[in-house]
Amino acid sequence: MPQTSLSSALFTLAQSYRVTVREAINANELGLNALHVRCLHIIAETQHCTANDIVAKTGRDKAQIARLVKELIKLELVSKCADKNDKRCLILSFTEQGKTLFSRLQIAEKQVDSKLCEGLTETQITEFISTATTMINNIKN
Amino acid sequence: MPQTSLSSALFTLAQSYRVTVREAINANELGLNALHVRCLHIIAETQHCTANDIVAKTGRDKAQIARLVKELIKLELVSKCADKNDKRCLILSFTEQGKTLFSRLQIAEKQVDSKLCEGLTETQITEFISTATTMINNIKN
DNA sequence: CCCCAATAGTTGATATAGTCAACTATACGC
DNA sequence: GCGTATAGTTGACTATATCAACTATTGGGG
Repeated sequence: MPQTSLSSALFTLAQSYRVTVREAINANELGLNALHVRCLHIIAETQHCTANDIVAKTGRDKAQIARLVKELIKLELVSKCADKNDKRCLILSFTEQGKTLFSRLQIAEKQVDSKLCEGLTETQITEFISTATTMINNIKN
Repeated sequence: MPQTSLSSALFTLAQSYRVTVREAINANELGLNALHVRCLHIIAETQHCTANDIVAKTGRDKAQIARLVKELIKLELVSKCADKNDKRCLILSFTEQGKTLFSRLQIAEKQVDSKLCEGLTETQITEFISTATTMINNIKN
């Protein structure tokens, strides 16, 4: 390739990344995809997490998230339970199985991440994330 | 968001980028998507461009590219013509309409790019692309 | 207290994107 | 000429994403 353009780098990276994660996940675990994994992360890091929180944090369509969550529940990784103060809100939390799988997932992800970052310094990675974040904010809505 | 992880930054960026490009394209042009656009770029920058070149440069499935090219031809942006030395190779080139649209596209893209890069220095962008390229190579196959 | 706009989530239908495998046609080495 | 490699096409399928309509609940104003 000659001088790679920004858009082409982005596009290629996103695609390769998705494929790699999927392979890693498929190889190690049951049928989870990259978005499932993101959902699990969000559930893990958000106390009192609702489907809406996931929609907000991922920027996806709520229909997509609803179905995704449904799958996680079917897989018995996550359970939902109505908030007693607001029955519209269904709070998502890990089952025991979910917790177990999540910690295995974190290990698998670390492997992908470290492969991704081979030959890069801490600084380069930090700056990469920071630039990416700026870009995300630039085009946010 | 707290400390954004690499994977989440990547994933979000790719998603937002796709949405933004699509909006820009949809707004300005007929039904072209980001991959169509990449194809057009490759056709533009590759002399004697074949479908296979596009497959090689994008890393997509050749079936996908075949259909994409078919659409571009249907839209009368691109035409194909067998290489006289090797009739298996179908060389892709712009039609007049294609040339016109491509230059309009370049303008639209510049707008997206510059929006994306607001507040970033040349150096940051260069390093971003270079880091991304390293990552792509790290997970290539 | 009841109505209503707003909010959380669900569902159906559909569109878009990506993948796999089988197939045709041509080319090239021997 | 024959077998194998290459370029491209097609069908069938799966995965992802999007839109719009719908239910259930909530909280506020009359």
